[in-house]
Amino acid sequence: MSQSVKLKERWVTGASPIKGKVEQMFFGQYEHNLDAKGRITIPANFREQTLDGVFVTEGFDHNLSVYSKRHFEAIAANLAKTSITNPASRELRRKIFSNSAELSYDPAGRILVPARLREMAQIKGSVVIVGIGDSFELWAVDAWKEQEMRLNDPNADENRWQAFDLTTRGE
Amino acid sequence: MSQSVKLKERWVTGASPIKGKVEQMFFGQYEHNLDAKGRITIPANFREQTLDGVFVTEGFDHNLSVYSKRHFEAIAANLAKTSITNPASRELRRKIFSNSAELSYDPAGRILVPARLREMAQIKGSVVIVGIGDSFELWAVDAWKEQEMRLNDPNADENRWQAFDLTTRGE
DNA sequence: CTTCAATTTGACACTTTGTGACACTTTATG
DNA sequence: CATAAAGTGTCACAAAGTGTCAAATTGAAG
Repeated sequence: MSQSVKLKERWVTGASPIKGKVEQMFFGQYEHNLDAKGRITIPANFREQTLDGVFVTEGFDHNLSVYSKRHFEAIAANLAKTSITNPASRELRRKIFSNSAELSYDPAGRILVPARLREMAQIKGSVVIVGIGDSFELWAVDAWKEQEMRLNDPNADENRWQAFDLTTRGE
Repeated sequence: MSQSVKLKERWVTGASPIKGKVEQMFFGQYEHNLDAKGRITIPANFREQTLDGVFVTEGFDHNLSVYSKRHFEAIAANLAKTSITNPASRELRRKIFSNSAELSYDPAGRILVPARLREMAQIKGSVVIVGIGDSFELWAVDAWKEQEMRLNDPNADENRWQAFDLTTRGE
């Protein structure tokens, strides 16, 4: 691996907390193009919150989920504590780790998502990068359009979200 | 350009912990071909984390498990703690130690898994190398496909993994 | 609106990796 | 011993991955 120290200063040295912004919050959506080798430029403001790279895993809805290291390491540490003599533990490890990748940014702010994962999510040509709070997602353009339509469907059950308590005061 | 050492020097000199990446974590899956002599090229990023070679043992699910020295020693230590008056302990010891091998990489990054172990796991022609966090596994292509189907089976018991708490907050 | 800086993009050069082939060495066998 | 089988090292090629740079685009500020 190349020794990323002399690079473009800002994203390398800027290890400090983001001034005046909430820490690790991802908002908005961006459509970006893949280059000839399949690399994806991550939006600069997402990058600033994940300077030391990210974990990409298979998502639950035919997409890819992207987590900061801190987030994913906690999961991995918990898994590592379980015993390999337990069959369910072995299967869970396989499910989670075999479909993830640890990625870092190149000097131009791009990541190369493994071909297998891109194919899984049918991502090619361009990709939609969607902030969902503490992580973000990568979607094939078509799949995202479909998802958006579902979110905005006026005929859908009005009450589908009622179970979630989203009061604005903390507890 | 001090970093781009050639493969030869890398495995000879031992070298430093992988910078900027989580230590000893194996992710993703790769299908590789065996050569005429049965040697398997291990993915470069796996190799970098096991420069001083690996232990291969019979897995629990008709596959082969591959551990770094450090990890294998930890397993051995745990086993040593169990009482030899316990028949299951004795059998587990036999299962693990009688079917393992300590292997090192050749200058091209390949290992030669003993024929007996390859046959045990029905590995021939090509092999799937599966990262499962702190170790990785070798699977016959067919066996892995079957395992993957089981992992993704929506009809399987939903609760099979519920025992594992993977919350992301530390304790 | 215009200007300026930051960001994304595409193109290209370069490096690394996996593979297959082949030659050579070591080990086992009669 | 001769011979076969198993194991090991080396090379060259194609494919995959990575770094760099300049043009194009975007977005913010005046």
